[in-house]
Amino acid sequence: MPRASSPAGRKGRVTIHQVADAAGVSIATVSRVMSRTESVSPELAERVRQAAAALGYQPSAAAQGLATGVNRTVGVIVPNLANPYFYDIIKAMNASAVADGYRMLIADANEDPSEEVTLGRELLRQVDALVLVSPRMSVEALRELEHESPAVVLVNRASIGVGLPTISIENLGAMLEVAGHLAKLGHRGIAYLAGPAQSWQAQERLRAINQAAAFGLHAAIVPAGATIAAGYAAVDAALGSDPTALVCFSDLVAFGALARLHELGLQVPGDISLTGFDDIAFARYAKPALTTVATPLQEIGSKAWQLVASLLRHERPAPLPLLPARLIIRESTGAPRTE
Amino acid sequence: MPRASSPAGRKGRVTIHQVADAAGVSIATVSRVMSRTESVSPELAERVRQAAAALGYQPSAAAQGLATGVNRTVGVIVPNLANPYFYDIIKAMNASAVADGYRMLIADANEDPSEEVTLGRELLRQVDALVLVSPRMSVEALRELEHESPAVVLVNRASIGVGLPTISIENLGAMLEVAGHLAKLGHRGIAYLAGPAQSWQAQERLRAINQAAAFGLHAAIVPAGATIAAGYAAVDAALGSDPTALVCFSDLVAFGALARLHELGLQVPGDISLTGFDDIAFARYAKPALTTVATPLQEIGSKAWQLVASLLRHERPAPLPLLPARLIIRESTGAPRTE
DNA sequence: CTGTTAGCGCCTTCAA
DNA sequence: TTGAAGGCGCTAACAG
Repeated sequence: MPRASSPAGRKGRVTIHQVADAAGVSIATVSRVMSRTESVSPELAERVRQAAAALGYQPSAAAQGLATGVNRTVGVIVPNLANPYFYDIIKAMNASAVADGYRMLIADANEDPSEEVTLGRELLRQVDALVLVSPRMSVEALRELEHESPAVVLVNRASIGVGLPTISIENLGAMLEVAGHLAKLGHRGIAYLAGPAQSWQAQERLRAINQAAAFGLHAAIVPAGATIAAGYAAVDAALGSDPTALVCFSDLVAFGALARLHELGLQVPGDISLTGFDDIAFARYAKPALTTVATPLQEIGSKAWQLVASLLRHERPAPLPLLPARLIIRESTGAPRTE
Repeated sequence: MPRASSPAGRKGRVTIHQVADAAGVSIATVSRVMSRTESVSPELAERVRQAAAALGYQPSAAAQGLATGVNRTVGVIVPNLANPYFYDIIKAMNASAVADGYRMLIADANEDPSEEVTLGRELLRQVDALVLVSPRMSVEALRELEHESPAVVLVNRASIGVGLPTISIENLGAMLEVAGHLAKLGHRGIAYLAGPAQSWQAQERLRAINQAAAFGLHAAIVPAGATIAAGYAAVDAALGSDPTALVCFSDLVAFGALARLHELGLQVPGDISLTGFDDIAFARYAKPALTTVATPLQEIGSKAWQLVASLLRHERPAPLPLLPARLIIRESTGAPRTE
């Protein structure tokens, strides 16, 4: 049965053979022209390009992947696809990846650590590298993935005991800045709306809060989480210790807390101060504008890709220093009410 | 050279052959067990599963794709990956896709219509379907893509002249509600911070604004865009017509406008009213809380996937009705100042 | 510089 | 129920 040389894009994909036929050359020549890797005589190259364009030829990624062993795709796992915090990272990372000819396969773990492991394994079937953003999985799980894949990069997770390349910010120092800011304003007893227990960033921030006691700033620890809803729900318990300020794990948590404080008729910062963390784009538009910590999301994203890229080149990237984050003082913090 | 039967995950992927060898069966049997499509005797199936687990075998997606012609991956193109409006849509769509065994390849067009076309073509090399979210590309480009791919779905774009399955909300009606709300409050002369000219949603919303003149509500049209920065930048021009209210294309634009209004010392809604559109999660936390239009983002996402799924089943999905969106009155709108 | 050919890993008839 | 074998579309030697 003769191969039907159909016009651009009608039923069934156009293959390299059809282009070769149309241009009167071998498929090898077409392949060479498309991948511009070996030299082909100008006239042949031109004929091939014409034919390819006329037929609307697009090489099959699957076939290329099979033949070369490289998929030019990187898998990205985030705890929650609806959290704006991750988008700036993803956007920056994607831009760098695209520049290097890679695409991003995104997976949503829905705040479930075990889901992260499953997704990672599943993703490995079709990607060349994996980027785990703020992974909550155990160190053991991390090590397993490390063994199953030649290229895994961690974002926001600098746990000891894992040799994976990592990019994160200086969480502890930044949260200490927050505490210091509050202490200087005169606060002594605060409440901390803590993040997810398995999150490394949450652990670091919590450490900082606990350390602040050494400077006379005492915090009641209230488990919250990473979402607006979690912040909202934790406020009532947090108020139990009669704090003069609420320090939140993240901006999202702070937004939730803010909503509940308003409901309760409490003024911020008049009655109580409030801080966030991350400085997402909306932090400054809150009412009142959120005092928070600015994290270099773009830089995290592009650095993460750099790590991936060097791993893909079979290099062993040098450990990256923790990125600095800085306190942004806006309107949600003030001196505690003196009565 | 004998095939090295290496333990789980060391150098080079585990193939179906290694599993077959380990289980003492043919690769056909392994394939059948993995895809649980044909019957295999219980004992053999068990042996194969054991071997696969022991070796950590994961079928290569590329090989499967090549052999079956199905990649189980869908490409999603959004105008801007850092726009929170798209998160909930993406998240919902992803959840549905994952439930059906599909993954999502995400591409960011960076607000560039021509980029959308390029990305679409590129994506088609490795996906089974394409979802264009709020595409700005021309009708011609849309038609080309339609011909090049068997499965393309449109979100937020119901242009006539294109036969692609579409899911969108009732933009015109909703924006008319906004205008009606303002008119009832007593507003007569307002300014509209318009969205991207190529966006169908922007066109519909603009139509509504123009229609409102029939009810005595006159608007000065000011080109803005779809981002916070665009809203911020458009305020000064918008104020030129001395409006009593600023109607914005989207919440993001409203956030930007709000920031500028604050800078100028104008009170909202005391000095001027402000409205958004979309009701992103942060709209209620703005200062003041934004009067806006709630759009069923989750539903858009899951419906979009349903369209894709039926296309993948070679069905011709029935046209979906425009989803209703409803006005949410919060604190940013009030009666115009009477002087 | 160009063509032929042997796989890449898997699925899927076709026989047995 | 099982195995053998031919492709899927492409790349990469290897000849010429």
